[in-house]
Amino acid sequence: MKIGYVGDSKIQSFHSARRFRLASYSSEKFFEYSKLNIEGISDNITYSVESNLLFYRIRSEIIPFASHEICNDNWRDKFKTSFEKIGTFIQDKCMRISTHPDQFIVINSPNPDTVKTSIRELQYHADMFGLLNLNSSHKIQIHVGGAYDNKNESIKRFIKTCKGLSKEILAHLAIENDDRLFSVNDCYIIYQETGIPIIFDTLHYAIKNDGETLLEAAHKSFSTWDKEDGIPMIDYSSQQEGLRIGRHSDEIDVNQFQQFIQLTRPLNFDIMLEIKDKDISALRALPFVVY
DNA sequence: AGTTGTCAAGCTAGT
DNA sequence: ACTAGCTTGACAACT
Repeated sequence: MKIGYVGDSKIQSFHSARRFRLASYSSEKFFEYSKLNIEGISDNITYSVESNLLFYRIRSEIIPFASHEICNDNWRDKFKTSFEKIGTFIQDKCMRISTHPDQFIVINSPNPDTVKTSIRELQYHADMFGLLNLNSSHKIQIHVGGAYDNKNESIKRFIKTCKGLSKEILAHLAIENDDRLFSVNDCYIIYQETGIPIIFDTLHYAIKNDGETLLEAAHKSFSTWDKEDGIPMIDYSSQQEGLRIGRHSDEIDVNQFQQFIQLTRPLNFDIMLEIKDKDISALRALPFVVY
């Protein structure tokens, strides 16, 4: 069981998501920022290992505009060695890595242009895993997408698009239950047709479920992970008291976390914390994580 | 130097 | 018809 955080440590001052405006794009800037961001990932990963946080999510902005058509700069060759080095370190230390393309990546959209740009972004993530030389236990995590007033058709479109994805993308792809449209059960339909495993999101489950218990939902999600996918991943976060439903909490509620770990005691999984203060909460949760 | 506005991209739900 | 929010930061433009 591993635990980790997203992006940049809140304790250390590392930066892996320096960005610039599309309007000011230049090859020089592109390579400069990419290099700094890759160094930022390296810093975060080294620090994470030292802190016993062995799960880490790389932000999508590492290579700025990597999947945008403006980018004709060959970052893959340029940073091959840097990625190899980081990838070797990750494997030596038995770390687990995920990425999470953001809300613009919608592969079940009825708009073919949206699907096309989404696939480009997925390929960028897959290429990064390729350069890191990481196997299919390291995941690219996405949502199912929109419902477009017809969930069944939207699920079918997702499945259809999946069948056309590259094997590099499919090796790493995972779907997450969301908080408004697609529950664990909905994701399971996609799993049955595609074999894509489900990342169980605890907060989303609490907001959107089909009446099953947390343990039932967790079991169902975990059953979709086969040997190549590795130990199931979950996203853990809790509701910020008094704010809009779905709002992630600023810091972890350690008692609640401990209860969750006890409740799920027979199960094994890796935990990605989606909590605003990142490694601060991860380090507070770490003593309760079972090895 | 510090503060505020804006950023490649989509979608839903609420006004 | 329009927009806040998703999650969130960090750059760019302003005071």
